[in-house]
Amino acid sequence: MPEGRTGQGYGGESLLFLTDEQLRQGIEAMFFAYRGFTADPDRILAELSYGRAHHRAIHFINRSPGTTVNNLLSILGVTKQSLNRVLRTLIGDGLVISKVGELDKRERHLYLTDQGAALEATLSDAQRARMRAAYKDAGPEAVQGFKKVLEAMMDADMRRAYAKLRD
Amino acid sequence: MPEGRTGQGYGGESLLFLTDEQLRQGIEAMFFAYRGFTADPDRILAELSYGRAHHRAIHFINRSPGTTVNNLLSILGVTKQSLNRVLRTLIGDGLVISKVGELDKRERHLYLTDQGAALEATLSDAQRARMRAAYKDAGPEAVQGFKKVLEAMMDADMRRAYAKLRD
DNA sequence: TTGGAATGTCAACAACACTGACATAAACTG
DNA sequence: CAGTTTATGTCAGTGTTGTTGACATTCCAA
Repeated sequence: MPEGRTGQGYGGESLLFLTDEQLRQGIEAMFFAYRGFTADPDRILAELSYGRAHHRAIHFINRSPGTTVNNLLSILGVTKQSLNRVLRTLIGDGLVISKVGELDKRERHLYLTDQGAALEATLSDAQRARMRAAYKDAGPEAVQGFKKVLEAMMDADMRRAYAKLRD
Repeated sequence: MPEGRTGQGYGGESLLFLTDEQLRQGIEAMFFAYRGFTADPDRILAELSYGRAHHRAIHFINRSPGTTVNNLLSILGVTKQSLNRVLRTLIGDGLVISKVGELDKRERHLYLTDQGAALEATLSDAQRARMRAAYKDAGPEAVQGFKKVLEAMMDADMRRAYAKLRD
């Protein structure tokens, strides 16, 4: 692959910003920003000897109370064994409760306990604080672009999951 | 913490977009997008039984040929033991070479071999292809905003490292 | 009633991070 | 020159998070 410009000869504006160098800057920006994105919750979680997997589970259970294990599985994109290990510790520690489904008794519906909701709020506050500062720095138009690019970067099924959460 | 609007009563536009709900959407967008961001290289790496850590090392060695171990360490934000494990396999597999420094013989300067550069190109092409598509979808102004928000989201030292790479 | 789906569990394993301890060589400092 | 610091590498141990594979249970649905 040759260096320099990408694409197959678009006219106009594309040539001004779709260079490999510009793309690489975007890649590195994602890398460094994601570190910042997770840094604050990570610090809180480390003190409780939890990890990011616990955070993700707590986040999406809070977001969709009563969600099933299977649903959570498809959102998180991990194996049931992996998720189950995390859920077991959260249930054991009294942060999450699992209720047998009424319609379908095979399903387990997941809810945060008060204690779980408290941890979720703590983690969420920390992460939102950084997000809020970044949004404020960058301005409203930048935020629109930020979301637009992120959404375009997702896999199709992730975009669907993301959209579903916005209902 | 109460739900709804955040901040301490900014006037004007802030109130229109800095709600907890908007922030949460940004958080989830980051989560899902990062999965897409790493998905393509991950698939290639898995076939070679390498991981993301190898990718990151290869990326930044390619970016700054001759960089020292210590420099790489501070960019990647991992321990030397962790990095060393990865470098050892890459050197052993003939993708990276380590040269003793001329001025300071304690330092090891890292370079990609032809084989290493080839893998870097393969990984980079895959990741850039997705990035390019996302940029194209979202448009040039969105890309500006995207970068602006990501940069604002970084820790100060990461922002410095990021800026340094752009020289 | 049988097949399959949803869930959970156990075991083994790998990648990747961590800490702590220690070794070596080179460079710096007083 | 002696002592300290720096850069690097290595060994051992540990933890989180992910993976496969195998198997049991429950229960809906054809």
